[in-house]
Amino acid sequence: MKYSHKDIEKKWQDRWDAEKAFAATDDKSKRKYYALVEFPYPSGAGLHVGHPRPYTALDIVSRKRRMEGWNVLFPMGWDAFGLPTENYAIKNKMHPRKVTENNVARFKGQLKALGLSFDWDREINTTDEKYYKWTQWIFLELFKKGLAYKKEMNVNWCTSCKVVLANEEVVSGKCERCGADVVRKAKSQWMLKITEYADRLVDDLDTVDYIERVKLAERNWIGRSYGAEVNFDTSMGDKLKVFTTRPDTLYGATYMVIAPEHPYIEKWQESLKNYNDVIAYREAAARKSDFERTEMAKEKTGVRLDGVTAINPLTGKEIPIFVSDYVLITYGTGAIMAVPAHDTRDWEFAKVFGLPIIEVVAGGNVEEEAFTDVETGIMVNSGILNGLEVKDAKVKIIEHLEEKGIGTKKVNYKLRDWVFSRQRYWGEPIPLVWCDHCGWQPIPEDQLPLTLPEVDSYEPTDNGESPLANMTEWVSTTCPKCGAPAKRETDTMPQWAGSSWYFLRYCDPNNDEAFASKEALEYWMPVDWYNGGMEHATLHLLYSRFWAKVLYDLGYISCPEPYLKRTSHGMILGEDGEKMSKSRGNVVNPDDVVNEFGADTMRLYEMFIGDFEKSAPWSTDSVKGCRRFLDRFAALTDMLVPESSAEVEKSLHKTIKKVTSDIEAMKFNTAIAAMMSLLNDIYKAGGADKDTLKTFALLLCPFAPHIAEECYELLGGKGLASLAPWPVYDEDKVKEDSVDIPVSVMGKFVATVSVPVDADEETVYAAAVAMEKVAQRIEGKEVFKRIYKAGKMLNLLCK
RNA sequence: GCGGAUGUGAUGGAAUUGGCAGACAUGCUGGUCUUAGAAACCAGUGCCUCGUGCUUGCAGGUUCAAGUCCUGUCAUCCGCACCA
Repeated sequence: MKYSHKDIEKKWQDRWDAEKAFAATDDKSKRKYYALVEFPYPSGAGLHVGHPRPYTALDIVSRKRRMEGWNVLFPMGWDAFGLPTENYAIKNKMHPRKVTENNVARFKGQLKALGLSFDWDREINTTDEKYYKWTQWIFLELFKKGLAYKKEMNVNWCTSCKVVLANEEVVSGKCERCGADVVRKAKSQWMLKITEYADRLVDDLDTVDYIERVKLAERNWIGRSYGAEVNFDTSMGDKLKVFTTRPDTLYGATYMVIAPEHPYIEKWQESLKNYNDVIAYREAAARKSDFERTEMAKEKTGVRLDGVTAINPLTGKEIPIFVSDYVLITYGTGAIMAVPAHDTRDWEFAKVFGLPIIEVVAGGNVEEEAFTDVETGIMVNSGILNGLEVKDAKVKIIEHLEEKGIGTKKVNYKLRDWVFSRQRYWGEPIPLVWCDHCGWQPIPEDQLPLTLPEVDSYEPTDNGESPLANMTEWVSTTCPKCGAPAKRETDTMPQWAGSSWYFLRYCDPNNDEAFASKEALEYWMPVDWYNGGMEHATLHLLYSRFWAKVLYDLGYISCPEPYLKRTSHGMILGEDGEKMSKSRGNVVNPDDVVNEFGADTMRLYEMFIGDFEKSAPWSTDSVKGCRRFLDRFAALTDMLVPESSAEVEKSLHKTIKKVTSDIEAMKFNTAIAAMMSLLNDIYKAGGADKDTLKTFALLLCPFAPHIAEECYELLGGKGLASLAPWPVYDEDKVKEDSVDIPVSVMGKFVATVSVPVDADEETVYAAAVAMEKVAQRIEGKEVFKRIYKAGKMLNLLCK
């Protein structure tokens, strides 16, 4: 058969559609498999060659599962709320809904052209009212559970987007999206208490099968640390509370530091002789962007609070208090005890200000640098702790502090609560109403969805309010509780909202009574395999796990973890090895590849490019190689012989074995290499019989489904190859009769010897020394030791 | 600075986890076919001083045996940003 991709791709895509070949059925007697890829943000640029990589990978897994007889759910949808669409709409004076529609249509066409086996009947769109009704509903559940609260806080304010950004969206003091400067601004924001779930988000990682670097990223992001809170007496009578992970070093605390934003500065204003200096320092710190603050980190700065001192509760000594920006108001209590002998930052600060450095853990030279080792040190100069190891000292000191009422055991996290408000139009309206009498009230469930009103301008107001704030008739409403005049919240939700639960909606996407039926959730959840970008490990993945846990606590779903398995793909770089970007001019358009070489070639190439988890540069030459393989594969139908040779048959069964296991291990590249080898073997043998070729087509089907279907049909295969049973290999046919064993003399490889598979050591040895090359090497020497690993190698040691 | 990853032919990458380094593919060379080119097919292709030689960023070590384990070191990429 001559392979013309344009002729066959449309044909099979239409047939799959017509037969609903990939629809997940409601047959609950069948074992289910839920494979999930991150749904894309349908940007105006269209599909990027990076998109198909993870999609094809899980498409291969899904297709194999179907052929193995599983009921497979492999859905797709659109994460379509978001800033770029809104910005584009503003610029081009279009409605964001229209922009979204256009982009979705384009994306969908591109995905369909790739022959991905998504169940399009379950397509969802986060901007669909029927969808975001439930995003709002879940938000209200969080609100009612006390997990949503409004807080006046310093937020990251993008000077260009005029929008509040989450910490995660700020990169080096710049806006992640537009690159403009980010400044701090006080604003009242909706927050979600993700910190309340911090422990479970860490601990439950032990129950799931995520690749290790994802778990690590989440653990670091949550940043749980164990320690103690300790109260220090001050000359003002107030207690100054600090958090420390090293309560064992308390005897060595020679000064204290509070963050520039610490409220005690105001409180103690009257007694501070240098109040003006302190305030000047605070203002300087506030003016610095995060980026500058970090750059300045090389030299510690600060101001001593003149007129106030603290007391070390164990030594009873009076110690000074400083204000310095190396202490953060957002972590712990915003104040620290400084132990310069055993903390690098404190040490640096102490050197600048000439403060005493008292060694309390022996083992280093604290005059040279801080000794921070907690494994080897022994406590000294530490009263009741002297002679103990650090870990024992920690236990003892906490007991002591609690006994005396000075301090308590305490766990702290780096994770902060989730800033959930955006002052933008293109997002889910937050379904809350402010009543002067009743406070924030949820709108009744029967009024959901609270839809986005039509506005004239999508631009945020200059003062940073959402464009919805200008819609007075929409904003004015009545209190659902008391009926008095009230005002709607005008902020919208962040893009992360819709994607925090979309995997639940796929289970039952058209349900109007619930976000999904209990039965559907029971059957399909949890997701069996979820693949997505590494960049989402700390954001989307964490957020969606959090929402799932809340819904679990409320009894709506029965799995505490939504995803059983999580993997991550590497990026596809430009041909020059750099990240693909318009400015570099190294962008490859998937449409061009599909047009010129076909979808099967595109799929095959993206899987063959290298280790799935690693990034890899694009190579047009290698694309041709994959196309060549498919051309040669198609030509096999003209190379039919009545019966395959024994070599071909063995090669076939080895390939079945290899491809079957490689797909499970995400080693798609070597699976394809194995099929290429099989093809080479068949060419060498001059052809193969019909059954061999049909089986080959089925093996190739998950990778290159269009050509596989076409060849399968041509060879007389019944029904769709995509739904035919997955090939099974015959153990006997994979077995080798003989095996080549490498023989070394004194650890140096000399030759291989061919022996029967079941040969014992004596036989192998006899065969080995019978070989001339080996005999030469050991001639005149005594073999004093033989190292033999059955079927693996033989090494002769002689003298 | 801290954390993570990576380093193998001209190139992308393999290597059953300690046992023949370089599978598969690209590129290149030669051949067949062709007026010529492309395509296709066939053969070859790690390096050199051609040996009982050398070779997995570099330097050591463990081992009968190291791309794989250990120590040190260099380079590149990514993430985080003083988390007490």
